Amino acid sequence: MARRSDHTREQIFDMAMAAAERIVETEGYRALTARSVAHAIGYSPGTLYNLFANLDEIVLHLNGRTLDRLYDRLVVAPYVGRPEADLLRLLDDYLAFLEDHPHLWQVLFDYKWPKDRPRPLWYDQKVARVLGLIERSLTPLFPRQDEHRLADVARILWAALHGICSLADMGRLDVVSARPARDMAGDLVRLLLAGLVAEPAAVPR
Amino acid sequence: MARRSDHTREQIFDMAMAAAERIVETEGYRALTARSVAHAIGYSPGTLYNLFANLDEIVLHLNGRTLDRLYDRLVVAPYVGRPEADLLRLLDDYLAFLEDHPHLWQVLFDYKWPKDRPRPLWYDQKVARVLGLIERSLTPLFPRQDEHRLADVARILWAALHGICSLADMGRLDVVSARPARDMAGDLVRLLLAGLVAEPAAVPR
DNA sequence: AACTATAATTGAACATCGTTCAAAAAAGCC
DNA sequence: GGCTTTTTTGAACGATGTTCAATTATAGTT
Repeated sequence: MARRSDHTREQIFDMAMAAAERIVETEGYRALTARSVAHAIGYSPGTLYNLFANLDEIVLHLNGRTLDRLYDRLVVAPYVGRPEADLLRLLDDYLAFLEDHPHLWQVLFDYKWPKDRPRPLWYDQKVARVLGLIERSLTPLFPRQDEHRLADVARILWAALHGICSLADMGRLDVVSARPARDMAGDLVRLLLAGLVAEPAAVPR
Repeated sequence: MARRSDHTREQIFDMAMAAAERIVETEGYRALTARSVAHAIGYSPGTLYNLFANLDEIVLHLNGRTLDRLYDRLVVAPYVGRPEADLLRLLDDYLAFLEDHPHLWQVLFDYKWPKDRPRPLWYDQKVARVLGLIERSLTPLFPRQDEHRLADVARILWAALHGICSLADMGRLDVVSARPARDMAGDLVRLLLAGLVAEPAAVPR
């Protein structure tokens, strides 16, 4: 057919993103198809390919929005300056987000960006912003000049927590009697902090 | 066409598994399709559905084999009874396995078994067997009657390590300057052990 | 106002996927 | 040899992501 002046490029982009989000949240990741998004916004599949190179890019932008939502949720908690309290608070909010938007979270971490193409900078920046909250909580434990070590520990903690949430989500933690992921994650935080305080040289660098 | 007496049911099963393994290892997970497996063993796609309910089941059995391979690799290392040494040794062998069979490892952890249907018992037992190696390494740190806590810590450690390997595999750990996953995982083990020793009550239960 | 050039939109088409199932044929049995 | 049983097939179905010639509304020009 032809050009329609119903919406601008940006409007269609936003509509597509909103539709993708709604589809994932309500019907799960598998329901997110080029055709389903196109149908939801009243355009044809081909139109999407004027705005996105492919479905991967739609998911990438969706995950970007999810990271923003997550950050917004995590940043409201007051920073009290006590690592254990701050981290457990972060953990609580993180798990709450995970419960509120399980499907969005799944796409965020399960979706594999093709290895050959590099992630765009703006995406890594959104990740770094969330990571920064963990770093801030850990700051009191490190001398000022140890930013590198601080960043490393933050990433270790982040990855470790992700592992617990990920395996719990897949139902793989309940091999033989299970404890809630919440408890395990809390234990992990406490253990790591205890380890940090007890043996500061455990992370040499 | 018709029945061929070329192979028994079991033989076809084994051939299919071997083919699936070869395909995943050489061409990656995406190349594992019903048609590719069928073609590799010289049968038609339909034949596979006499042996497996669906592709999920093929992947499940493939993962079972991978767990066996992993266990065989991890179990050969001598158990010396010093948790840090034993765990770091396990970690080393685990990472070596991961480097040798990256695609098999990806399928093992990325593949989502449908949530509605329960995993078969034999599969969980294979997982528990690997987990048992971590438990054994941790044993000296816990009094005899604390098996539950031992099991919990082992699962925490396992999940945390998985998180690091998983994010590293996806290239998501290198947000801002990166360290090798190997180093981060080693740090995690040391930190957790230090935390365990320093604060045994950190995991109340 | 008419005409042209530009750009957006379409939807059929292609190759692929998992899965099904009526038909076909080989093996076992009497 | 004929009959039954069981295995195997491959075409068929409904999906998927992606492409692209064709179509048509808009913008610009005369």
